[in-house]
Amino acid sequence: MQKRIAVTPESTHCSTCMLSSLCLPIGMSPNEIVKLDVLVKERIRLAKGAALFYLGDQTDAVYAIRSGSLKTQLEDSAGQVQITGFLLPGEIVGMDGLLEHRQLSHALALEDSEVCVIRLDDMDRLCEHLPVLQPQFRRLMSKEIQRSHQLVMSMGVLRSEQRLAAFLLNLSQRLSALGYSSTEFLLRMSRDEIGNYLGLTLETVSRLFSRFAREGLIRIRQREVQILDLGALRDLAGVDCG
Amino acid sequence: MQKRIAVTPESTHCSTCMLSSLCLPIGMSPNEIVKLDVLVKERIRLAKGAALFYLGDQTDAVYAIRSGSLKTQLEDSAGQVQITGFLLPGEIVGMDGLLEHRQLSHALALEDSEVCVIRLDDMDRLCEHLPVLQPQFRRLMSKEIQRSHQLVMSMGVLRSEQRLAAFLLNLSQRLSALGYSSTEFLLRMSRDEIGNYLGLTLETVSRLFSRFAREGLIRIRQREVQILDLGALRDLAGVDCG
DNA sequence: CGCCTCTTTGATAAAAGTCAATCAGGGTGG
DNA sequence: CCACCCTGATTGACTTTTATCAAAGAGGCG
Repeated sequence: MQKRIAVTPESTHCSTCMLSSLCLPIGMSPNEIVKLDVLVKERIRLAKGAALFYLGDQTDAVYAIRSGSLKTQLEDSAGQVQITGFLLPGEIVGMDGLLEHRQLSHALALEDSEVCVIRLDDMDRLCEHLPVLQPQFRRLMSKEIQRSHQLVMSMGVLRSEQRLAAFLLNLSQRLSALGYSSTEFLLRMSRDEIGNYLGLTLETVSRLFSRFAREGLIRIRQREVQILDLGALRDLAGVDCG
Repeated sequence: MQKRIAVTPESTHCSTCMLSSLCLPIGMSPNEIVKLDVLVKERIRLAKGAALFYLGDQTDAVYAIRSGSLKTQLEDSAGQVQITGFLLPGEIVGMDGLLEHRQLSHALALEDSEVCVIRLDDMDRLCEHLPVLQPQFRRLMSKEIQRSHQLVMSMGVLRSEQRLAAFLLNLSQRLSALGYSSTEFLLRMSRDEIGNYLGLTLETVSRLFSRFAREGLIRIRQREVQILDLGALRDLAGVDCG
């Protein structure tokens, strides 16, 4: 289910990767990005449903998603699960595990996916020749804090319909940044997973999708979503709260 | 309300600070900590209610709390507020603002407080002579991600009574790490603020406190809390979820 | 002492959860 | 190739939880 692949000279590197404008190299100059090329020595291919890592795993790396999508979820001792994120290409997974060099969440592939392995000690070594990398990585961690805070805000102040609207808008915006349609896409996660992520039940999510469709905001057929009225969805969500 | 104080040679430094076992230097060796001493050149004193920073403020620093306590809160364009954390001495504030060098939350003092200013470019320079600092700071950011994820989990899966119990336990545990009593303490925040943080209303919080008291779990008089039955509180909270 | 803010408590309402039944699709094996 | 099964989704009826509205009480600060 998990297959490690060595990166060879003829493989794609950061400098030739389509995602360089979104991923770790975001905002770096071309000759800085070339220096990044040595960083990723390995990739991991994941089949749908496979784990990139489990809670408790020893770790000294983070992972940049190259293709596909993942979810991360916490699990407490009673087995209760909370999904904390759905990750798309160009996004970084595993930054919550750096405290004790031990993963605090599970990361599971929502579809066949591939990630780039970024070892932290390699990164620290590279920082000496590429000082811009240090603040860069800090920014990415800061972004992760933000993402999580936004989710807290969403759960704390929004009603169910607003949360789901905000969720759709957030997905739409991120997919559009990747060059996909912002109005038509496929949900890679189940109603149950969406509900868990937003602090709702799967029934509530299902009902809301049906209602949004009835009201002409979206069209939905299984996991295919088409956003018909972006403005109305924005009004409903109340602007922010990614 | 906000008073900046230069750190002089005779001031307390990291190496002589009581909090060194909890704060930025956590886990460092004494001679590493001595090297940290040059990092903090300035402190800020805050009166109760004063802001350390506001959303939108330009920033290139993070802040270590030396005394007192702060809250951080997001605010959306409609003015809706979500408190994302209550911070105690030894904890770091402002790590969510590193993405755009611009604060994304407000930080307000819950009581008279003092914070140490840690400029990021100073830190980057110091990293050359103190390589352990880099992973150290990453760990602290990772911890912040974790804190936020725990809050998400709390809001997503716990019922109101469990959230409040978990909140009390978390405070208790952090205060005890600071050397204060784990069973008797003063809440520095209002019912409203607790409710906002946990995604509840102030009335719900108040009712739950009354109920906990009626059931013999705690004693509460205004903001003075005494935990009478830690075990029962833990059972109620369902173990984790900080 | 009095005002103002914070807190408590009660009555009622709304939101979302639970339980349950049915339905739709996709994949598998006969 | 089709029937069947299994998972995921929808929808309905009902319950529970928590929010809202409202009024009164307690403390602290000027």
